[in-house]
Amino acid sequence: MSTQTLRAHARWMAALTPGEEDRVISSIAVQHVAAGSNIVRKGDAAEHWIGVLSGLVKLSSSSPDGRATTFTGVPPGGWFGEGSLLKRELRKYDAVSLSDCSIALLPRASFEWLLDSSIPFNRYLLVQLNERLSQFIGMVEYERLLDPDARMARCIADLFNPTLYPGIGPELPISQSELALLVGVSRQRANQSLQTLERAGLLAVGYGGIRVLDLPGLRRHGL
DNA sequence: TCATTAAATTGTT
DNA sequence: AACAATTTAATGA
Repeated sequence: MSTQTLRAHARWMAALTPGEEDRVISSIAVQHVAAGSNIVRKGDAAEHWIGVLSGLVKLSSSSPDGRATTFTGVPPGGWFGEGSLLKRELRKYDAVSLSDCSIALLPRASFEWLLDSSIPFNRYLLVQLNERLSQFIGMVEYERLLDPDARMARCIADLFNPTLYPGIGPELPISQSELALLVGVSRQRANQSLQTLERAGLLAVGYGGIRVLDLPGLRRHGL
C-alpha cells in the first residue's frame, strides 16, 4: 500500500505538517481482511484508530439472544473507533467487514500524540464527531417519524456523507440483507423499499449492490 | 474458451 | 419462514 493511497483515504493527514505526517505514516499498519471478518469485537481493548481503505465495514451489535443490528456502514475514506480510544474503554460495538477490505491501523500512541500536538487534527476530529452526532440524531428522528421507504433512502444517503466519507463513488457493494440490518427492517421489506426507490429513479439495484443516481433526491425522499 | 456446479443473492409468497 | 429464479465464482475439460 503506497503512502499516496493511504493519504487519499486519510483526508485528515492533509492537515498535518510534513514531519508529523511522516511520523504518523510510519506507525500505520495496513491489513487485508476477508469478507465477514471481525475487525474489532465488542469487549476488545481499543488499541487502534481504524481507517477503511477499500471495501465496506459495518459497525454493529447483537443482542444476548442473537439478534443483530447495524448502526452504520463505513465506506473507503472513513475512520472509526476514536470513541473508545478517547474514553480509554473497551470496544462497545463490533466492526465486521462486509466485503474483502484493506484497513489502516493507527496505534493508540500515535493517536494520542496527534491529540497532544496537532490543533488541525483536533479540529478534524471535532468536525467528524459533530457530523456523526447529527447523523445519529437524524437516525433517531427518522426512525420514529418516517416510513420504511424513506428510512431506507436516508440510510443509504448517510453512507455518502461527504464530510465523513469524502470521494466515494456512486456504487455501493452491499447486499439487500445487509441493507435490511442497517435500516432495521426485514429483508423482504428492504427489497420492496429498494424497488420503490428504483422506480422513483433515485437508485439502480443490481446483484450484490446498488448504484446511487440521485443523492439529493434520496435525502429529500419522504419529506 | 466453454460447460458444469456450488454458493450467494434476489424476488415472491 | 420458505421457495424458486437469477447471478456470480470456481472448477475442470
